[in-house]
Amino acid sequence: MNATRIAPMALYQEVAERLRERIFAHELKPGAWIDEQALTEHYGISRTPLREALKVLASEGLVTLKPRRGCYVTEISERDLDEIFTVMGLLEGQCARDATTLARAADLKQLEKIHADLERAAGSGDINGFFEANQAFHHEVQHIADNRWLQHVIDDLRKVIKLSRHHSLFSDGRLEQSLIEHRRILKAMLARDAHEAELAMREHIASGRKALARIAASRTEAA
Amino acid sequence: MNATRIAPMALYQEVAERLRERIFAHELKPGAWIDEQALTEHYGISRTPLREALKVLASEGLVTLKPRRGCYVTEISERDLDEIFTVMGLLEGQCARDATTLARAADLKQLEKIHADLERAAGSGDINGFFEANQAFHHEVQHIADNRWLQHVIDDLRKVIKLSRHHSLFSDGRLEQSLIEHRRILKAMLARDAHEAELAMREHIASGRKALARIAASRTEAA
DNA sequence: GCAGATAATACTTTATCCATAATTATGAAT
DNA sequence: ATTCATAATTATGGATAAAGTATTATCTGC
Repeated sequence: MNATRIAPMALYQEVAERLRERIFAHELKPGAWIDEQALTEHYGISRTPLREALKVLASEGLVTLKPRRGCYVTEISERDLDEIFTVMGLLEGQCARDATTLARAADLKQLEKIHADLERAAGSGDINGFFEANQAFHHEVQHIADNRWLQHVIDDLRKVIKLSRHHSLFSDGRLEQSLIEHRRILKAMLARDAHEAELAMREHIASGRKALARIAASRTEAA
Repeated sequence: MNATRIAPMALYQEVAERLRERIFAHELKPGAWIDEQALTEHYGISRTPLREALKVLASEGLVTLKPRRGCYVTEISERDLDEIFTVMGLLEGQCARDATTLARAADLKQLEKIHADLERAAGSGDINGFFEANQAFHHEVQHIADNRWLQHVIDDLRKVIKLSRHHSLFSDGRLEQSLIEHRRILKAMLARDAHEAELAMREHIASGRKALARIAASRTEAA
């Protein structure tokens, strides 16, 4: 099946990763029941590694294990998003602050390079490219901040956020808005203004929450 | 064996909880290899639920699963503690801020009551009582802040912190110091000064980190 | 006609078994 | 005597099977 078994990763981890992707792609929809037997047949594995994978996903908050009732993809409420984005603002803000203090010249160069990609993608209306560059930018900031636990928590929360639809996140005027916010963050970091960088990042995250809320609102309207 | 099966919790959860306690009690020491077979015999269960429990503990960061090498209790470094306490300061600080804004009269009453327990325990040198009241205070603040995800992340991190020795945390002058810090937090909350409450909580957490570092230093010295 | 109880079915949960991989120990050769 | 290679043992990881529990549907009684 997958011949690229370079790294001898445990099967349950493979399965967990596959399921994560299917959940993020909304192939497995929030609230949907996960049919263990069907999945074992689909992947050609037994139920043991599948169930171990589900345990892992459960403690990541991606699925909910109801005793004797089975496994369901977690449904994420608007309130959950409010709460998570509050935490994310704090954490990514701290990342921006620390990164501003710790960044070496080469780090800032790299950040400018990624930002240039962002500008380019925005200019040509390349939504996917913008999405990629955006992710790269945030990831680079976290890398510079050099706090593994901070990063770990951020990664965990981002997984949960992914449960809500993120596809059309950069539609409408959001792409331009996001670009402006990124410019502000980068500018603050280049100026070594840690406080301003933290503030800018916090507002950027809050802005992302608002954009998501708008999408949710338009979706409920449409339905 | 355990007749108190009031709640029909899954066996792997029972086992996970038992193991958590043994890890926190340092009965299973950091870095130690976990002998699956010995544990199955000890608990009188089969390996399947035990393995599922270990997967859960692994994604909580309490144990580390090395492929084909087995399972080891996670060793937590001083750097890890620095990083985690940084995040904890942020999160608990936010809790204090939100709680200050959201607290109703009854909530503040309850907080004062818990603080009175803290004062009493400190006065009589009751370390255990102080520990309990301290936990209750922080928990109550989190409860008032009413942000489930914030609480969830804090709980997760606190588990990892528990991997390091926390027993003698309130020895020496730390108990009095902690009491003073708690007074400052409570005072700020009663005065509805959210900013000051956040600041006080952050410094309280940072102070906790320093105390832990002192213990670690004295331990290395002694060894 | 409606409600309650019982039975059946389906799915979770646990246990046992087998295979594979890794590590350690022993023996032989240089 | 030391090092390398091979073999054996032990533990992990995956599969299959059996058992128990919960839910739903149907039938009977009121």
